[in-house]
Amino acid sequence: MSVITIDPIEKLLNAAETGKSLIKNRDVLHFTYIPNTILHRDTEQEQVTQSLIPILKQSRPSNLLVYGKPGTGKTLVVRKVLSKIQERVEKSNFPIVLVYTNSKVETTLYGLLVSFGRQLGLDEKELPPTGLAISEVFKRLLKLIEKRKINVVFVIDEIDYLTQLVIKTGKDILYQLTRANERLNQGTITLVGISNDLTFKERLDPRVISSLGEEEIVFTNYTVEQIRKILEDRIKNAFIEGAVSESALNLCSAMAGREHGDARRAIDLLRVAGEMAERDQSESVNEEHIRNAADKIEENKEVTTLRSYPLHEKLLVIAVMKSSGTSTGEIYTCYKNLCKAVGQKELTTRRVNQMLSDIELSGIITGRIVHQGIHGNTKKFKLEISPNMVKETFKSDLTFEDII
DNA sequence: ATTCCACAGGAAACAGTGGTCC
DNA sequence: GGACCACTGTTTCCTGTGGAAT
Repeated sequence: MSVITIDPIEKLLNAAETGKSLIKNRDVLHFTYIPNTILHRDTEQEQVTQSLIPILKQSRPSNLLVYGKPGTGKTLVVRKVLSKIQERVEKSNFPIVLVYTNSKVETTLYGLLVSFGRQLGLDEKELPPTGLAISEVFKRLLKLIEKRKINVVFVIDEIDYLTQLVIKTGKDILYQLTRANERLNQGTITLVGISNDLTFKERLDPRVISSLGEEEIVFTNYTVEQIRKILEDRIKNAFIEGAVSESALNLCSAMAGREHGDARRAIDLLRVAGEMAERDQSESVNEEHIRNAADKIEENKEVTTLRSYPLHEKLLVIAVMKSSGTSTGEIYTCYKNLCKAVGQKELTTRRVNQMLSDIELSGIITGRIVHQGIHGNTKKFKLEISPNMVKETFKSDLTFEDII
């Protein structure tokens, strides 16, 4: 009797070749894909255009702050409006240059300014990637703007991260940027800040608030109905006809709309569900695919987070897993033993506490402060994901071979 | 009312790295 | 080649916390 085994890779490849393809254009299933209308943000497009229109008249527009939760289309709208304005003035002798940066990606003040400089055309020789004083980098940027007589629009996405950096380092780049026009004889600088956090302004220097917040626009969350329209639009362009059932569309918009009003996540959910349906060789995307996709996205997020941790954070996750529900002191003891087992020098309790708090922010573990009277206060940590997931994620790492 | 415990967490200092400038 | 700079990761020092025990 012969045993027939099916190679899983073979099975998937066959399915891909012979199975029915539900998705005809994968690019449309990404948030950044720009259809004719930007995610039903007509009012906001008008507001942004209105506040930036002075550029067309060759004068510096008011600095602008744009607020809104993630996935509300803020960045897309700002970029689209600015590139339209840019097209208009391209051939004039007072052109605008769009410079975009994300403070979450550029994690240092220096990096942020260098990113500006690169986009303005400064090469490594004119603006080295490190080694200069921040004031020197700033001086070089202004010199270039003056020399080329340009209107520069600095778009700073996630500007709330920049304010954190400013507070941390005590170097007020924002203040200098908002006052830079006073130092420029030719050329101008306009700031457009984009933020997910409506309260971040409270942490700013009042002098910065007055010049940075000259104009403010708030992007409200999408409603379930708006998300449904956005998804309908994408489905029409991305899937073959009839590939997404009405009930799946309803569920997808309801889940995304009710939870967060985030179009980015709604589109992502649809994409993953579509891919799952294709893999199953299903005739269409149904409600079950949407639910499974939601679970998968959640799971992927946790695995990616675990993988991204440096060695000592990984050891701490394992320590919490091994002594789940116990106090910081016990976790520290367990962590020290793990360090010994893998031949690493342990870090101090202070640093370990800090790391535990960082890990807690990601939701992988949770901590609860417990007051024990004369036995002092402690924080009890608990693993929030399944121990299996931790083991599976770390098992390929030889370092942890003997401890998990 | 006071003392005590076992931490939490802020602030500052320090070490090390990788760079520029003069 | 030495002074200077930005930055990261870490340590050291210190103050605050709050309920049980005294």
